[in-house]
Amino acid sequence: MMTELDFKTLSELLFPNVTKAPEDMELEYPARVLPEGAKVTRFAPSPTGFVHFGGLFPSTIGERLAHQSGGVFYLRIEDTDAKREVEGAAEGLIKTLAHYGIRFDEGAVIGKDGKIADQGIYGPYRQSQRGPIYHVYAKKLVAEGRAYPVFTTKEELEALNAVDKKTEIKERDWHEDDARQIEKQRAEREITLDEVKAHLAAGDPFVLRLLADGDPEKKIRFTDLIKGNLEIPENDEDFVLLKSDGIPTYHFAHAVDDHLMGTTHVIRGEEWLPSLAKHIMLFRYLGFKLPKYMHIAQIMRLDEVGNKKKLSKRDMGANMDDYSRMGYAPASVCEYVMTLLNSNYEEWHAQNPELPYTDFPFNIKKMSNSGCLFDFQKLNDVSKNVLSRMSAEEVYDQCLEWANAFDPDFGKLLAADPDYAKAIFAIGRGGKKPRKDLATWCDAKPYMGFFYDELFNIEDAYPENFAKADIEKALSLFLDTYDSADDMTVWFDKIKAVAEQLGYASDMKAYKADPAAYPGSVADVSMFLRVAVTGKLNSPDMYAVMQVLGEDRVKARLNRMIETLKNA
RNA sequence: GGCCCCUUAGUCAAACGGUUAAGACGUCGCCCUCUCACGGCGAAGAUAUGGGUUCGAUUCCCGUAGGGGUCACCA
Repeated sequence: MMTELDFKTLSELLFPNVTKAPEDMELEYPARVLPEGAKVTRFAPSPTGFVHFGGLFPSTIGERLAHQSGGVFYLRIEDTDAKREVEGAAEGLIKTLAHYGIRFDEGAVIGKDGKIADQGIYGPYRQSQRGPIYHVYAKKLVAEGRAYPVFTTKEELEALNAVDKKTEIKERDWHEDDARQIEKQRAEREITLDEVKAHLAAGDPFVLRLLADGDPEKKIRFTDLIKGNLEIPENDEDFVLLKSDGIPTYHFAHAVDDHLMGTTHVIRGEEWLPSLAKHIMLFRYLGFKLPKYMHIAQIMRLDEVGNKKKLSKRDMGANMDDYSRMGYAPASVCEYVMTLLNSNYEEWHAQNPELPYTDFPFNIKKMSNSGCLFDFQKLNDVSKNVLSRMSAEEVYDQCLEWANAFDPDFGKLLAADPDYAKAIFAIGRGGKKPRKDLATWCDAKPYMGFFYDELFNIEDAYPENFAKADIEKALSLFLDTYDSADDMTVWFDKIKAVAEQLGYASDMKAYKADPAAYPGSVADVSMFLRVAVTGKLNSPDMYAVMQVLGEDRVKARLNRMIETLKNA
């Protein structure tokens, strides 16, 4: 057994270069001066890939809570695992978050040279650059007998890194394994100063483990801001604080960083709940005040069998960058997220249609404690509403931006005549009951392509129950009287006149009362025109379409169809 | 397997012990209508299950089942 003096000696042996004490750190990172009730939150991703849809939840919540309360929202990069780090991922994360309107007050930012830089006085904001800070606290824990080293040889370490942990956990024999772990932990705790000296002299790497004093039979009562009152077993696992490369694990970095950076609310996924006891223990050992925690439920998807599964990286809809490619406007995604976060959001929005979502009083208590299924249908509905509220100008700008990135040919068409494109987007827009044709920018081309001669073609055939001669005659008659200067009433009266000349019903009520009395109706005449002019059986209002197309295009298309019918 | 979390229609969800158990998306029907979209009206559809506590339970407690998460020198 080591004495108190031995602990002190051990701490010097392990961390000879650490000269600072925790008190020094407190001076370097003073408590934040903020108004009463201000929340300090952070988003702390590891740079291992793209922003995940699930990642948008904690970041949105953190942003809302901080900015709604006059607090601070910062970005910390948790790059403690060099093996998994992906080149350029941090930059990508920052850009994607910015795209969705997630704005940070401090933390890691993209500097002028395009590389990650720090902004704020609580940095560095990349954990890989905070090594010396963690070591100060590691040394303290060792000196107090609350942490101890476990040495391995380099060969053993390589063997350890070679095993596939995920598979190992799945195929584990829990009974045997648990017993073995306890025994191993007990033995490792008994290391002597002489052994430590020998290992250090041999240059053996070590990990630092916490000496856990918890009893899993005892429960900790804990209140999570989302999950409510929880009872979790105390921690008795001597978990790793510092890895053999001297870099901390998540647990240790979380405690040190969130303390020094003054985080008041930790927002993270519920997959962290099982390690909460470790964190509570660490904060206690380190003498830190425990922040408030919000463990949010995971976003789920359905697997092949119909069971819910955590939405994971490979799933459709997981990568936020996919939403850009699919043509979703950032505002659509943000509003969808808000509806999932606080289900009264839609109601609020209906009452405050003019206000941006950032004015919505976000409420922690309204958050669901069970995981929801990702629903594209709902997203599309939200998105249709969002896009239908935009001005033709906005729609044009965003659609053009999307097209330039993902459909350059279409982008060129849009850019060639902005006024024309905006006139198309303006059809059925702006009133109390706007059209909702677009859920994504991908929908734009199929919806409006016929306005462009380059994309126009006859997609739908005329129904076979109409005589080709009737159709041809209708088109010709209309062509004879068509004048793009006509107002809508005159225009429609002319169509009615065509119907009458064909012997078709010009009054829909009369036609519906006795459909058998007529070979067709004015609706059919409109349909004849519609197919000739738009190539489709369905389109927005024909008058508006013709007005935007212009007289030349309309006449050319009518003539073309007449020719086609003659030759058929 | 241990531990933890979760459970109201197909989906997201209201209902601080007393309601004919809201609303939205989706589905279906009708209306409006030159088609489509929009809009309006309507329909079907839920408290997982078994016990308690209570005058009364979706709501509180216990069990069961189902689902999810976690048990790394990953976060």
